[in-house]
Amino acid sequence: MTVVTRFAPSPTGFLHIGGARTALFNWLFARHMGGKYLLRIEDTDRVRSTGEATQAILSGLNWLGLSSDETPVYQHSRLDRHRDVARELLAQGRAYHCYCSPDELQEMRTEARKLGRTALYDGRWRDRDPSEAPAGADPVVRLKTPLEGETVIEDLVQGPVTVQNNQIDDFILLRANGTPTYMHSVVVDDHDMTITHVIRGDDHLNNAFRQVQLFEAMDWAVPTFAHIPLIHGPDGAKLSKRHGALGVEAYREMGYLPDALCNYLLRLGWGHGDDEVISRDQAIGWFDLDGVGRAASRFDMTKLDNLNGHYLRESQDDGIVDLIIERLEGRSGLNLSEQARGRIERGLPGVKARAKTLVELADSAAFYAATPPLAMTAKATALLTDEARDLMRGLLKALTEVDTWSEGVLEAIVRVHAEKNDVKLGAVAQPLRAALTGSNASPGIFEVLAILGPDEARARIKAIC
RNA sequence: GACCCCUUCGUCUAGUGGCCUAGGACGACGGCCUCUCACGCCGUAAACACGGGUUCGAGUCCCGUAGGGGUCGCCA
Repeated sequence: MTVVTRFAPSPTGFLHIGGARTALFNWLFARHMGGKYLLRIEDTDRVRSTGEATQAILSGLNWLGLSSDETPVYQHSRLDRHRDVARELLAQGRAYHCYCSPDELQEMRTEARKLGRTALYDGRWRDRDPSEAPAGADPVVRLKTPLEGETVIEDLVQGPVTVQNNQIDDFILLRANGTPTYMHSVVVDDHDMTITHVIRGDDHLNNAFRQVQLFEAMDWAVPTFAHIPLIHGPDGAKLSKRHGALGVEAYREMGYLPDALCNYLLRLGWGHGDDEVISRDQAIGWFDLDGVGRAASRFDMTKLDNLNGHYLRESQDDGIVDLIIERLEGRSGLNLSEQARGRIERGLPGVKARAKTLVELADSAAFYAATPPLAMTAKATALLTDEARDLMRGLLKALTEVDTWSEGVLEAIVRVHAEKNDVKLGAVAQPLRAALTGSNASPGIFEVLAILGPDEARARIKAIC
């Protein structure tokens, strides 16, 4: 039997970090098993579902490299099928009409809670004659679930979980307006899409017991379940917008690489010995569901930063140089000159070790694209004392006639200049850094000098003298 | 409240009854490298929630307690 997994988000918002991890696990498991990974947009709630949300989810998945193996299924387009199944159940006497008003149900719930019980529908229309139906009321369709016994789910992550059937009420299949509920459409669609493994958030574990009843009522094979723990915020509480509950596009904006984000998400709740940096191919080879932990994990931005920094350093320069230029041009609204682009390209290796995100990378490479006089940070200005300017004037002279403008030659010149003036190398290097970069921190100063080139370097030094 | 699930360093985790004097990673702290900041390298501190069992032996199995989370919609 071929494994078929699916990711089934509802398009009522962006693709958040928890959804991204669910998608990743589904994708990885399918790849690992040589199966298929499908996407289904759960848009049965026509009021809350939006096209923008669908687009955001699709582009987010695409960016992460987790797009579907087949054309996505839009759940609302399967309305007729959902109704047919409900009708079939009705015809077989496995479902029935219920005429309870929302107020009546609300009352039932309050009552149940008062009695210290789970708030469940009490089945009052289960065996009632339809002739007693109130005039003019549209009924919902409810499934007849077993009254006794227990239901066991052999969850691949949580292990065997047992629930008494009296904890499962006759839930609604079709609303009064004839549209299917989530509980109904998931089951019909999972069956029709031949889903073999349902991998999703822990918050659905309780729903799974209801869904099993429906599979069984239809005599359909019940898929294997794997309920993965939720991701919490750093404080252990629900992930809020302040930390991780952002759309993946926000992470893209913040300068994270898709591979780094996937690697981080993979390690959050799953482990493979001491391995930390795991490539996509390794992940496919190693991923398994019983390696998934059972406890919720906290989202830790600093670890993501560290991993992203690692991926940044390992990445091919030509892959990210465009991303940097794009960001720089986006900030200034101007197109970078050929010279500036060239400098950034050559400077990239030196700047990469200093950044954790593409944003930081753009920040620290920006000076290569600047034109004198440079904007100075406060610390850079503090470096440019009168003595320092004297040293720079002298250095400027020493730099006027250089045959080979190379890193090695330049280093020698600067070192000699420091010795001649009887100061430490730092006393020359730091003001020079301020002049050249507008900052007190940068890549190696001889490298910067070499990349800027004679004209630009001299112009920048002159500007502060 | 009822039901279900969870609990190893601050965080992510390794651990499947003796290999645990509990390992790795991030972070923190200290050092080395050094023209700055990083990177890199070396080192230090840091955890089996608690209480009972079972067993020759328990982080690992069982029970209870505490704490945390999830669910209880004509939302998904």
